[in-house]
Amino acid sequence: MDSSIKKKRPRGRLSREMIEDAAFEVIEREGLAGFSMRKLAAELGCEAMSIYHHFPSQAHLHEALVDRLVGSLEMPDAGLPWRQRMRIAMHDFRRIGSEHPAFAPFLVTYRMNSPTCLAWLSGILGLFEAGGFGPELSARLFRTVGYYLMGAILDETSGYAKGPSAVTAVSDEQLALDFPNVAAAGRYFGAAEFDRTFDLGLDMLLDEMERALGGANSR
Amino acid sequence: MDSSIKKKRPRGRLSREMIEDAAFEVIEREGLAGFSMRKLAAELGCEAMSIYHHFPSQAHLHEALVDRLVGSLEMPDAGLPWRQRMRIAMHDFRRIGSEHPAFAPFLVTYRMNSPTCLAWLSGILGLFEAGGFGPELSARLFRTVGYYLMGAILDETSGYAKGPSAVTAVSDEQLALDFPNVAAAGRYFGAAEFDRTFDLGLDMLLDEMERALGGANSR
DNA sequence: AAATGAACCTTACAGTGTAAGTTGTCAAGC
DNA sequence: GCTTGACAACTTACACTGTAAGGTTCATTT
Repeated sequence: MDSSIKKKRPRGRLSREMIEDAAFEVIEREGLAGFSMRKLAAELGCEAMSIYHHFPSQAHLHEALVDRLVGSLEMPDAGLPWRQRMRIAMHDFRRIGSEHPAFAPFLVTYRMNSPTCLAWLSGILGLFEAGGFGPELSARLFRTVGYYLMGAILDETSGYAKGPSAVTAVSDEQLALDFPNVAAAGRYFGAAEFDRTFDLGLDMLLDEMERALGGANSR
Repeated sequence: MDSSIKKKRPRGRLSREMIEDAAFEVIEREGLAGFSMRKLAAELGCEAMSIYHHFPSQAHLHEALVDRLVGSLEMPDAGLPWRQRMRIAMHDFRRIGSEHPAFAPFLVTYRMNSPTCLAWLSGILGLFEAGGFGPELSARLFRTVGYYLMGAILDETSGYAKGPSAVTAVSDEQLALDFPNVAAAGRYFGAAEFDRTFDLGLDMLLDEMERALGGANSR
């Protein structure tokens, strides 16, 4: 008898969508580094090479995953005030990161050149422009909030709060002795504080942007 | 005759420092993904396993590289005004990233739990505290500028400006047709604009922080 | 000179991405 | 029903990875 764990599956049943779904599962279960075509195949109940019939390489597959996530985003209702739209768009992107924490580092490191990603990028730029910023400021402010957003996702999914790294660890007692202010700050570095901290920084940036926008009429 | 490329090298000449130096070179030449213990050994003129005598694993080696970079940072002169010290500290960290662009993604993804990194972290927290912020705000604002800093390093070293990703690319003509605002913004996304854009965002954050600090006496 | 122990090398293994070639399966036309 | 063709899936193979285990060489101390 076949003691293989793989489930039997008829041929001709693989699709890009199925593969992507399984890839998300394997990545979240095994971690981004633990992901492999063979493990993905096992999850799908097929052989590794079958996947190459649908994706020419692992890199293509990973980029398809980014497209899948970014493509699921839609621009906030144009009827809402500028600041609210920006807040929603930022929270939306942050959400697709936190929903796939193991994949998030790839998401934020990925160069967004696919049509899907460019469309999202274009939408956000348009949001700045609709808010009243010129092309240059729109571009630079997009970068500014983008930097903040990417850094936040990175930290929230794989940063300090996720525990010590694999190799060198400092015990809590030692930490409290050597770096008491870090130990104290740790209270605010945990996952429970992510939302509040994220909003604090985001609101600081949006405040400053609104100030730049309506300098004349807000004072 | 031995056609091997390896340089002959006397025994007993390997050291952690030498290995780290060579690792930085290999990583920048081959990329982070292209790095391997065997390539590093070739660079050093030794065998792969010899390296394990100085570092128990590749992960330990990579973390040592982070420590090396972060350990090279020193806190800005305490005599300077708060804002200037913060600016310098941020620019210092950004610099170690841009000096090792291929390694930067690891640097910003790394969980900073080593004593060296905790010392730096503690220094920055202390900077906030010295500026007049309480423990909670110090912690949260540290995260805020940290997010921004990490995102900036990530983008500047491996983001949009580094050209299309390996697989899906959109031609410049197509980009101009489909997403004219992105094409226009690209002008401000290049490496030549990194400094200005970084300072714009950093100054926005610092402005807002100073506002929070000296609300009473600055108005 | 002998011994000791660190520093380095050799070999080996399980796992990786994927190129190349082969087989199974199902639908269309006879 | 049978044949044919196309293509999805599998098999095999290769070059490469990190690193465990064990063997060798050399510098230093005695």
